Formats: sequence, C-alpha cells, structure tokens
Amino acid sequence: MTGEVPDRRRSSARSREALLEAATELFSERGYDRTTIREIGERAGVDAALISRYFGSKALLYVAVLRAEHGDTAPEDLLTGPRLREVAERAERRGPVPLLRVAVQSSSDQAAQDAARAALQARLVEPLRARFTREGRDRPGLRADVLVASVAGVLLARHSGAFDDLADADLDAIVDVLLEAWGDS
Amino acid sequence: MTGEVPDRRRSSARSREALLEAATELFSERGYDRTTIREIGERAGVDAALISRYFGSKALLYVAVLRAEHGDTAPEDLLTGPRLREVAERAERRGPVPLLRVAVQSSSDQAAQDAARAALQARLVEPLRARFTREGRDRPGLRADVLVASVAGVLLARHSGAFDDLADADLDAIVDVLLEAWGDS
DNA sequence: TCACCGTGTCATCATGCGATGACATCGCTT
DNA sequence: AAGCGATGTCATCGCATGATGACACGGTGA
Repeated sequence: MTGEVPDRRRSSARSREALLEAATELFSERGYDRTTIREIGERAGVDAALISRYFGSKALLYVAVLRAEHGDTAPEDLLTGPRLREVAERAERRGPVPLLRVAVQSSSDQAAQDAARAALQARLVEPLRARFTREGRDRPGLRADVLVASVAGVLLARHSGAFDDLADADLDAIVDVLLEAWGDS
Repeated sequence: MTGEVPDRRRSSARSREALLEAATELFSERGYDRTTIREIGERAGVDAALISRYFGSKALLYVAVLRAEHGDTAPEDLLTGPRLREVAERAERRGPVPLLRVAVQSSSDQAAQDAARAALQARLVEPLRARFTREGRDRPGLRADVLVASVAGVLLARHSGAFDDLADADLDAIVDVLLEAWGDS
C-alpha cells in the first residue's frame, strides 16, 4: 500500500469533496428532487448544513456536480460506436449520470434545470449534431436529440426498477443492442 | 351538436372524472412526485379534498389513472412499426403518458411504483418480448427492455425542455427516426 | 315543508424539506 | 499559552405537501 495517509484533521476541502461525491451518487440514483440535503450529508459523513456554507444551496451543489463530472475528461464528442461505450461505462460507475436525467425529467429548481440542460447540450447533443451534419445525414439536430434521449432512457431505466432483464444485463450486452439498432459507424 | 346537455347539477361521477382527467395530464407532464393534489384539484375545477374521498389517496388516484389510461384500448401488442405510431400519438395527445415515466424514474410511493411497473410490463414489455422470441431474435427480453426504455426516453424528452429540435419536431418525424434505427419489421 | 344524505368547502394537522444563524470546537499563528 | 479565524454541530424557521375532519350546502323524497 503506497496510498496517502488520510489526513484526519479538519479540512473544508475534504468536506467539500465528500459532499460532492455523495451528491453525485445520490443525484444519479434518485434525481434532483428526490435527493435531500440531509441524505447527502449522511452519506458524506458530514453535516448537511455545510452544503449551504460550501456550495450556497442544494441547486448550486447540483451545478457543481455537473461541472465536476465533466471537468476531468475530454468532451464526449460522439455517442455512437466506441464513445457510446465510454458514456455507458461512466454511467455504470456512478449510476445514471445526473446529466442524463435532465434529458427526461425536468427538475423543480430552474437554475439546476438550466445548468443541466446547457451541459447536456454542450457535451452530448452538439457534438453529435455536428457529426451528423458532417456526415450529411438528414435532420441532424433531430437525430442527435433522439439518440441522446434514447441512451438516457436506457441508462436511466437500468436503475429505475421497472425492468428485469435490463437491470441484470451487463453493460456490454446493452451497448451491443443499442449499437445494433443505431449502427456503429 | 347532438352532444349531451351537460348536467350542471352536483355529481360525484363528474367530479371523479374531472379529477381523473386532470391527474392524467399532470402526472404525464410532471410525473408523480412533482404533481400536487392541489394542482390536480385546481385544474379539475374541483376541491382537492375530494381526491381523498373518491380515490383514497394521491397514490390510489395514480393507480386509477394507469388503469383508466389502458382500460379503453386494446393492448399495445407491439412497439415497432405502426404500433409505435399509436403509442407515440397517445403520448402526443395526453403528454408523455404516466406509464412511460416509471420506465425511467422511480416514484416515491411504493404502491404507485409497483402499479406502474406492472402495467408497463404487461402492456408494453411482455408483448414485445413475446414477439422478439417468436421471431427468433437473440436476447428478446433485453431487446424489449431497451426498446421500451428508448421510446420512453424520447417521448419524455420531448417535454423535458432539454431539447429544441425534439420539442419542435412533429411526431411523424420523430417516429421516422426511431423506425429508421430499429427497423419497422 | 322538512329532514336527510350526498356533495362541496374550508381550516387545520403532521410531516419533511431547504435554509440559516447561534454556538462549540479545532488548530494554526504569534 | 493565548487569541482568532476556520470548521463543525445543533436547533429552529418558514414553507409546501398529503391527509382529514368539521361544517355548509343543496336537492330529493317523505
């Protein structure tokens, strides 16, 4: 074990990080509205009141989650083919990514909604649209929207409890079915 | 106009019906959790307290909505091909059918969740799976789940406010894109 | 006409939520 | 060691929600 010795002293940075991570998981699992700041605090092992101090509000924490989630990787670029696998795998690791939720479910807080929408467009829809345009497909915008919405539906459905086979299947099988439908050009 | 003369006298049947219709619309637009009984009452032009009297609770009203929605038509049978158009058109008329929401988003009330799940399976997933099995497709169960989840994602996304082209496009165009992907065998 | 039961209205309760401020505690700096 | 700012804890506020019971109203039959 060459891991760092965890610094047990107080640290706002550590608390912030713990809250961010817990919030990412919970927003992924249950969506914005059904996640409470008390749950976030509990999972993070941190008092929920610190959310207000470090992020300002639940909505701003949500925005921070969206930013953090995409700050560490390159843009998705494309959903099709190998990229689809990347997106799906990320959803696998952290639950059905908060970003994808906004595709299907509007949240009660307008600021959270707007931020998520902007991120979704910039990270997934726009690159896809650009690609379809480049390839000369007709209705590239609509096609991009439909593809993103489909993928969001499938990845979210996996954890909704409404499907058996989808919940049990491993990710590769799911991606295979999607690619078979949409082609992996 | 050969329509019935609307009976303006008091009538529990009329109130029940008004509540049921308003609830169907609102559950469609916003999902179970984000719809309040006060909103339902307001849209129905009926006091919200009557929900408790006539349906027992918000959750039971939701169950009644699911039943009513599918009581008047034959089973969906299949999602592909012309049937896809039927499902989509119904979603168009009444907003993104409450049934489809459960595919992607679990609700806070367990009874509501279970009822919706059962209806979704019986009405959409099972018939589709049976068809795929009959046709000898591999992984028919998974394939059915993925297709239903995709369609749910797209139809819900149309009203989520996260997509522009999808919101503006007319239904036929959307169905065309879906059919192009999944084939309309 | 009157009494009664179905129907509608309203006030209110209990609960859970996000938010906030007062206070306690820690640990660095001097 | 003392002082002080940073960090953590707790109680509580205001608000929205689902639910419920008390009461008012109305029309229908005796």
